[in-house]
Amino acid sequence: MNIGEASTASGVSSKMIRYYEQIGLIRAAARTESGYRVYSPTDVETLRFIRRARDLGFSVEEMGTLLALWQDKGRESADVKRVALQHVAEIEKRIHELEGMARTLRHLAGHCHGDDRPDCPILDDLAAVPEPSAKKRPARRPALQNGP
Amino acid sequence: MNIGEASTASGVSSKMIRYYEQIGLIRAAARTESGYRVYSPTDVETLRFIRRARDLGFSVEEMGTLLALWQDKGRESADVKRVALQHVAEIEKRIHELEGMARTLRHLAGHCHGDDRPDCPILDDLAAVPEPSAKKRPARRPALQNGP
DNA sequence: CTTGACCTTCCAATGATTGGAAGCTTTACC
DNA sequence: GGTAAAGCTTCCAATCATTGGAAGGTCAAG
Repeated sequence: MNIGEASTASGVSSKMIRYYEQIGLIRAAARTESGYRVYSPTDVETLRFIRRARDLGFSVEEMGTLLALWQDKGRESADVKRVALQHVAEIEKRIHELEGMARTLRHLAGHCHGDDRPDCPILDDLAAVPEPSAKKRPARRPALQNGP
Repeated sequence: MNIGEASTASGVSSKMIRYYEQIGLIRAAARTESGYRVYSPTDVETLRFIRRARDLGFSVEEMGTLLALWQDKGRESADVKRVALQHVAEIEKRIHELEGMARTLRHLAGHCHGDDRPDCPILDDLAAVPEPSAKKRPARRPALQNGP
């Protein structure tokens, strides 16, 4: 099985297979006499594992960890679970960031006429000078902004 | 006002200010005799605009569009609103992707003992061979996966 | 035996940002 | 005035995952 077939069978592009080999995520493939890479069904299985992990948003580094655990028959499932849940936490953090952005933008767009007049609260907000820190009583919510 | 002060005042790093100048997002700053960049309050205002747009997840290209609209006193607010809402749509798309990943991972982790035993549904799922296409009746939902 | 599809390596680009090196300028202090 | 530190300049490189292309070798079908 050459790299093109392995690519089709696994859903990982040939380019990425070579890249994963280069950075050491997967072992160097066997070669034919003429230098073509050769893949076994087991190799394809590994590539498919990578494909699925990638689709779940794992980084190359995390995929390396998961691959090692997968191939370690004496692993503790707690280790796998920890990697997965930590990744979930990262994803949720990102979701919250994005939700904050979307909320702010929807709010601003909701107050924008969206017609041929130039007045636009969206631009006004983007251009606004953030208040130094507080006026008399500090506002309970410091306005529409996202955290650090 | 030199680049460091402009950076502090706007919240955009000196590195990024030079970069934005280089790629043409902002006009080249004036210079002192000795070559130092000089920024006016108006320039800082522009940088702050950029900073806020960036915090809302706009790309450099989108920031260019927004900046042009901002500086065009004859703009139509509909144009601004369209850019904002299109960005909201992109953000929401990304949120849905991430939510799909998180849902899958939470589901898998929920079935993982997470102890010292090696059995782990997370790894099992990552290693699973996707069914060729269907068995008898095609499944209504083709399993846990994300689109192309 | 030619053609086209496939493989090889190597280099470059993406997007936004950060880091560092080498060298000049300004500021502060003695 | 001298010196040291901090800050500025440009240029180049790295990040992360992926794609694109060029130049050249190999395999299959016709």
